[in-house]
Amino acid sequence: MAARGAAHNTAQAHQTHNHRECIDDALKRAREICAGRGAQLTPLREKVLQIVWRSHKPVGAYDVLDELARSHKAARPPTVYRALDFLMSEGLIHKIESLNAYLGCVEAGAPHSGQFLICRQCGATEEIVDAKLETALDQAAKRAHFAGERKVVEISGLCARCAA
Amino acid sequence: MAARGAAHNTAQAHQTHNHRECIDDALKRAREICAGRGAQLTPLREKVLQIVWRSHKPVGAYDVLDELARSHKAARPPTVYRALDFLMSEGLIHKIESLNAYLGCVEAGAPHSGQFLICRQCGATEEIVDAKLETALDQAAKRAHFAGERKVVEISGLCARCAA
DNA sequence: ACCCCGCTGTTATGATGTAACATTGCCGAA
DNA sequence: TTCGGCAATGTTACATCATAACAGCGGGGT
Repeated sequence: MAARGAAHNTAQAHQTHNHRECIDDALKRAREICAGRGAQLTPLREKVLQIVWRSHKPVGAYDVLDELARSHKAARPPTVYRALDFLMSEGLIHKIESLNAYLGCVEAGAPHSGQFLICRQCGATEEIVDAKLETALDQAAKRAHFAGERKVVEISGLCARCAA
Repeated sequence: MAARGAAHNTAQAHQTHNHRECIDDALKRAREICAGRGAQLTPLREKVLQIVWRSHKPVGAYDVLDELARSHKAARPPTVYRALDFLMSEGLIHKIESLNAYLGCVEAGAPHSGQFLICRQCGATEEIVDAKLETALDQAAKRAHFAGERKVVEISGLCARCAA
């Protein structure tokens, strides 16, 4: 994995960290990943990725559109959805199904479905990578003789800060 | 739990079982549950529940609407969404977030979030109740100091029949 | 008789997502 | 150099999913 700052890219840190660095890290990593694959991270796609990364909260496609339109007047829904589809296919963002919204991926590059903790109070959403949970999902599917492919795991509740 | 036929109410069985009995069981159980709670399972709501139970595939709200309108010309979107909201609040159906569709609950009465195996080929969706997976979800949230409430678990892939 | 309240009716609109075809710009082959 | 192909983007229109807001109706209690 490319070098990156230690505490960045985690939702827990979102109150305290330097978020500009956090975004910059994500964009830099995205460029590296795409360059290594020959995938075209165009200015438009990179701009959409940057908008998604503006916070650690899932962002709706039309919110992305509104923001994008400030600098790109031609933006229309297909513009945004195409960019989001590209970013998802490259594993740079995830869709949060229970919110119909999109979130930057903290493990970009490695294909995975993602596991999310969504605070219903502040909206901050943390992507976790929990090997035991992953195993439990695989085992559960296996017990049911089901060939699992994509896994949606979204736990909503209260983050530590909001619960306090 | 009320007495009910052994192989009913499972998606695996959906190719072979007597689905009329399956629906009847679900409706009977729903009536019992609502009666026991003083919840009003009106004819309209029961009809919607019956429509959702017509198959073991998640059904969209507008598909419910189309079907409902055959016997109930006044049906409009709010009619359906209100009934679906009621049925969800009573734990009689689940929403499948990744499909924006609704499915009869096989463990009606006990409040739970549900874990689903969704076949991308045939659409059949099985609700599983996997204690180990449940534990793994709780543990994962706990490790992240997150107070989990609602859990969305939807694994899509191929059911045993379609994989063969 | 009257009110309250839950359920349903009704109209309109908001929010999310996609189909289909046009245009642009680059790059390689002839 | 010109042309043809192809990926990305532009553009118009529409499909799909969901809810706001207010009206009407009917049963149960006082």
